[in-house]
Amino acid sequence: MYETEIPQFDLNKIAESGQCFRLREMSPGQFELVALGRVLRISRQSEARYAFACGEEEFRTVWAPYFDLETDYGAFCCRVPASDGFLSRALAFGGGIRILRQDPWEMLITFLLSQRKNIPSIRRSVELLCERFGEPIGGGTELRFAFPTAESLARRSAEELAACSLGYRTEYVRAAARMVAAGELDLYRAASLRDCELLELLLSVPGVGPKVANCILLFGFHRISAFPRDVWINRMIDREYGGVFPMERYEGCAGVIQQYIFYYARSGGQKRIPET
DNA sequence: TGCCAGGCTTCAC
DNA sequence: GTGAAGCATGGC
Repeated sequence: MYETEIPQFDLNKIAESGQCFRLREMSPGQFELVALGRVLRISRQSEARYAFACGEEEFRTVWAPYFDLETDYGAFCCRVPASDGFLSRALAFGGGIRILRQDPWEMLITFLLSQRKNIPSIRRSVELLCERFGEPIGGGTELRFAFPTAESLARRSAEELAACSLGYRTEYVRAAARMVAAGELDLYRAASLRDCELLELLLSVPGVGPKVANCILLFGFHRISAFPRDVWINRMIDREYGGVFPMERYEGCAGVIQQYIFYYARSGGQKRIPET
């Protein structure tokens, strides 16, 4: 068990922020994360204090990078002018959200199947894929499953995949798994590409369009310049900025800002009338 | 019953 | 290049 105080870190908000689907609050203040082929249980001790069910070494080398704890999120917030009341409120509301450094392959499949699904549905499909096609992993009394490998998904029939409520996305997932399993798409080598090159590579995968590709860039490769535009983001940009978001102001961190807008919009902030 | 969800592809024009 | 239709499924 490793206990520590972490500023600007809120697991409840991260779990609900729509960037990860295998971090769950099991009971008040008790979290379970399945990621990187491991299970991590976390207990919230107080507002900023957490106890991680792992040793200090594992926390320092695996989980601190995963949760992006070395990044100063306060610096991003300073970029927002006080005159932008909407964004100021969004940042205050979502304080503690960080952009996790998740696995590129898992993000590819997760966001491929995310299209035209709501977050509970995405969560359900991801969990079904893991239970049926992932390797069992230990760590507690209940059995958990790692995210399935490309090889595992590539050898499943369309019927088996579709049974995870993938709908018309079944063939997208199948094709992506086959590309990765065959070595045609090497996501780990792709990590050395520049943002625009990586975006282009991802767009070559069937079913990956601009929104999904930007989600993979942001959540799977931690390219925090990437700015995924989904229905929620577009709705907020239309309402608050007349359809044009001042991207140039947030060069280098637009993805972080986007995540606060998304969380605020989904959490009810979209109903608030902007100050005039 | 109809609408919506972290959209993309295809096909007219 | 732009815009509309079609796509599966589950929750509300």
